[in-house]
Amino acid sequence: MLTTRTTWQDIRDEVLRRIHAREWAPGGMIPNELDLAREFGCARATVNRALRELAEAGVLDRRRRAGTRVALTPVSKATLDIPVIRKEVETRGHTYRYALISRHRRAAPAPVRAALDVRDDRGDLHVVALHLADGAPYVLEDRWINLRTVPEARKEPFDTCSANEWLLQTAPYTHGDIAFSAEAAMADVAEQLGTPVGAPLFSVTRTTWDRDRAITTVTLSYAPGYRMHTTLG
Amino acid sequence: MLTTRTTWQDIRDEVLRRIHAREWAPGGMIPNELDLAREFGCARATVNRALRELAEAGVLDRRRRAGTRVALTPVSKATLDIPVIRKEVETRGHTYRYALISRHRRAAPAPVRAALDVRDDRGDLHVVALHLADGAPYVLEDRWINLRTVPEARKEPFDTCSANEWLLQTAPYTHGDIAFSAEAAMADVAEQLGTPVGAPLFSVTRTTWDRDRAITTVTLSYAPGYRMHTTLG
DNA sequence: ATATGAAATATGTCTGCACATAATTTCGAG
DNA sequence: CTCGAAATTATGTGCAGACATATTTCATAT
Repeated sequence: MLTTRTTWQDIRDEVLRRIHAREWAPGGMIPNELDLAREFGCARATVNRALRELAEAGVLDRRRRAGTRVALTPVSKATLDIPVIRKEVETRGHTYRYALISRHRRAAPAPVRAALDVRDDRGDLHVVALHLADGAPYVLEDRWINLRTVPEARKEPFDTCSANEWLLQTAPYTHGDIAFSAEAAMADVAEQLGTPVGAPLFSVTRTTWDRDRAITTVTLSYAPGYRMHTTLG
Repeated sequence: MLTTRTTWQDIRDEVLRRIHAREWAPGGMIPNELDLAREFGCARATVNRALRELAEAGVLDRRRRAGTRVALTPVSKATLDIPVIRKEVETRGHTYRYALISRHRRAAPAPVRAALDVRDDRGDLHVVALHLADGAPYVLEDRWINLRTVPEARKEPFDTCSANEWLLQTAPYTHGDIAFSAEAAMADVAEQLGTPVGAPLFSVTRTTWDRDRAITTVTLSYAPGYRMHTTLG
């Protein structure tokens, strides 16, 4: 009888089972890699791969020399995909349309200047646009582009290709931050989205950087009813 | 001169640099692992580790036999930590307090029954509770617990330990799903949170499972001003 | 008692090799 | 020419061994 070789997934699943069955208690130590490798009859590298995966998922806490323990508070990690808006709409099976609303060079207000790390007032590019799904407003994009970092944006009309996509192609970012909140629709946003003033809107604010240079900061206001969905575990 | 050994992080960084510098165009193929290993003077396993990491991050698309290419639409992946609410409050430097509002066994409404995959109407446990930060309402928890999966909950008063934490300790989940949205405050929620009716509330709905058995479904309504924050890249 | 440095130990990672698996390409049978 | 089998090939993963690194422990010197 030749059993198939044990894979790191097998080990991951068995470790999860033991945690789940309380054979290994939360906060408690688990055997070291070498012992587990002996028990499962595989190489230490295979155990390492399994435990590393679980540590990344927040199920285990690992520290050199100190060993591996079951996480006391299993902080779940949900991974959100942040796709280009066009893709997002098309994935949901709708027809995508883009409409530029305004594009002006002007001095940004103080909070935006802070986010973009802009100290002078030579002006930046303010682009407002609407993304539509099956003809209905889907999300309003209110964006400021840092012209010191992306001077090419000066020549770009943004009338057919959204800044959302243009920037990804032209000025990819190294890192960024993103915040989600619920906001009451302001008059101008409400008008563009065709909703009453004060309607609760799911809102995403994102700032991206190319190393130490801020590229852009954008606020997306989704039409009422929008739900951002993902899975756990 | 003895240079230090090349690590998978070195390779990951160099690959990122080339993508970023457009040496490898979006959608284009990159050399295979063996060639890269030769170029960097390291083992193929090291290159594999680096490329696998980047594929998980959404920067590369990899397919057996077909090779590795730079992702055409670099779907950013933001990882959200979903901590226990007490931890969340304490991490923000506030004092945490918990207050049970109601706890009843009753038949769940249809949408909840659907989420919990409950077909009979023998009743489930409905727990409403408020989590406070520095004495101010932070988030309202409206939860249904499936008593077929977690019968122990029948005996649990939930007056000092929140269902949020009790369930994590008692009935850990294997997977779940989670949705984020903006909702207008209903009268009862508004009263508990001390906000006007109709105020935009950041809302999280989560359902968790133990294998094929639904454990619980919960809606968290955050007090106005709440922002969920994370980083990209 | 306390500071300091050495030993011990668990995880982290690299190497070189082998085989597994999926997807494409090639090629032969009909 | 079409269909399906077989060869090809890039990634996916396992193994054994080695060294690297972070931390703890413990013995030693002050």
